[in-house]
Amino acid sequence: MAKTENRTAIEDYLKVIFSLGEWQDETVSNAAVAARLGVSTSSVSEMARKLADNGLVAHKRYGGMRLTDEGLEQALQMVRRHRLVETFLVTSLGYAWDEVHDDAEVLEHAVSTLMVERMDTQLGHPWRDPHGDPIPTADGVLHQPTAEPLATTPVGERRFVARIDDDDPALLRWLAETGIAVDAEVVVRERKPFGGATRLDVRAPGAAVDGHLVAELGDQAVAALLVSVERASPKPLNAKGCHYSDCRHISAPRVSEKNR
Amino acid sequence: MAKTENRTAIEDYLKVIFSLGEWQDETVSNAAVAARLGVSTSSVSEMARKLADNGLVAHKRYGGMRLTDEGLEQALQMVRRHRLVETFLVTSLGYAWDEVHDDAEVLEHAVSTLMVERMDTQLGHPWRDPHGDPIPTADGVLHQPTAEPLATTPVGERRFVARIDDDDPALLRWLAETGIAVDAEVVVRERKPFGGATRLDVRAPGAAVDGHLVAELGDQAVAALLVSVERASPKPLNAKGCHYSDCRHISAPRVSEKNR
DNA sequence: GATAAAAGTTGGGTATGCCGAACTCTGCGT
DNA sequence: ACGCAGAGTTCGGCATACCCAACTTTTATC
Repeated sequence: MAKTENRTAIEDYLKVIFSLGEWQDETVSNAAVAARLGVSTSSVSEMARKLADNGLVAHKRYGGMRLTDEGLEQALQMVRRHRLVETFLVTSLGYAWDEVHDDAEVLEHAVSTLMVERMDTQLGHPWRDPHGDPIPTADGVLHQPTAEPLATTPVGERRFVARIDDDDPALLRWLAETGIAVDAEVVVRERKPFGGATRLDVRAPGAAVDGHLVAELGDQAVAALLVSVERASPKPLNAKGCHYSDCRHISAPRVSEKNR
Repeated sequence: MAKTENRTAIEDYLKVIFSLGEWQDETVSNAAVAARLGVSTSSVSEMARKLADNGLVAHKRYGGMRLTDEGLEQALQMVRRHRLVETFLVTSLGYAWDEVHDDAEVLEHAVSTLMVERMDTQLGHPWRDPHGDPIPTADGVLHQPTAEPLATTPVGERRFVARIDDDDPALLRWLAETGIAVDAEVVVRERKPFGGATRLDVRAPGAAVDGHLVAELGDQAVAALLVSVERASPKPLNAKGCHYSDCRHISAPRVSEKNR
């Protein structure tokens, strides 16, 4: 025997390396991975060796590590699992959007490929999760729309909320109260200096043209929002399946994979 | 730290001890647990000590072990999780009944209490899973209908399929092909001696009065079937919520529980 | 270019959960 | 009532995945 739950740890490392590595290219530091996972750097060193042995990362001593094609492919599958699970919990099981993250974090390691594909089918192949994060396709292609932080959006310009960081449930509840959701239209009206509040007009996705609210957001809330000049298209814009015209594609060069 | 995934192992032991102990009372042997879990008896000894330390089983050296009230309560919760997950996979995600067991085995350790209750609600509080096994209620009460093995049913008497062992997916597919399902009406017509085939009339749950098929089942298939004289009532028969008039109730004496 | 701070690695140690081998207890059969 | 087979336990080991503390390498600064 001797095959305990080793998968969970590896999967968590892959996810973190993927997200820290600017989605694929960059070398990520040991320390960054340790901080994100809440483990010590010595644990990361050990795991780096193990991942390298398994061909999932390239790792040179005292340098950082970078996902290999195989590691990237598996990381994209994990992202797909996580985001599909979140979408499923909200759409099919009536979770509020601030309740899904922790459950998804556990379930992503437990759902089979069959279940992932059944959820995907039942949800009608969603392209993004409840927080606006794009869902990689079954063959591992991620459409990454270009979006800017709300923090740097010029005053007076119209933007659409593209993605909302889902780490803090309390923040999500607060944002929901202020009317901010994915696809909401926002215009920054005023920025108070030195970390002061940001005042903005908010119009909910389906609201009337003149139906806007005024919200005052603190630093933490502003930092959680990514916005786009363009409104997300409900239908794909091109053959590649993008919902924004300005969009990167990330995918692992076909690795004939059979494991998992 | 030191908080790895210890829950899974404990939960698996509790489930096995529960099912081996004739649903609660009997002391189960170390060897039986080892055989069922596919581990060595030394592993069971160690775990028995740990479970006893945690107050989940009563264990006397060189004697077997028996679930405590707390252990029984947790075991019933695991049974609930497993069977609700199976029901959910079939009803809401389109699994075939032979596909659910393995996925449920993993998911039962990963679903949160919130998710269990959401599934339960969405399914309309089902009282049994796709294989006919009763689902304990949220407060840990299991209605265990009396059922007899098909192997000992007298020739010529009418019975209703109450439960079907779900361990072997191939067997389940075969049974489905022969028209056998939960609530199917069966009459044993002939038993060939020395482990020969059993021939029986089968009428599917919704079929016309004269719409019966003839099936020939081998030993293994016959052993997987539990039947009841009485047809399961679609609605509860009494205040206790039983769907059969002859039914045992199993529950842990209220233990004010907060963990998990 | 020396050197100290930062970043990464190694080594020794912990906890879980499993194993086989050796030892110990129980109880059955004579 | 004895003794032995079988069931149960203990012990030393293995693998994973962590930790801290000590050591090595890189880097950034003077």
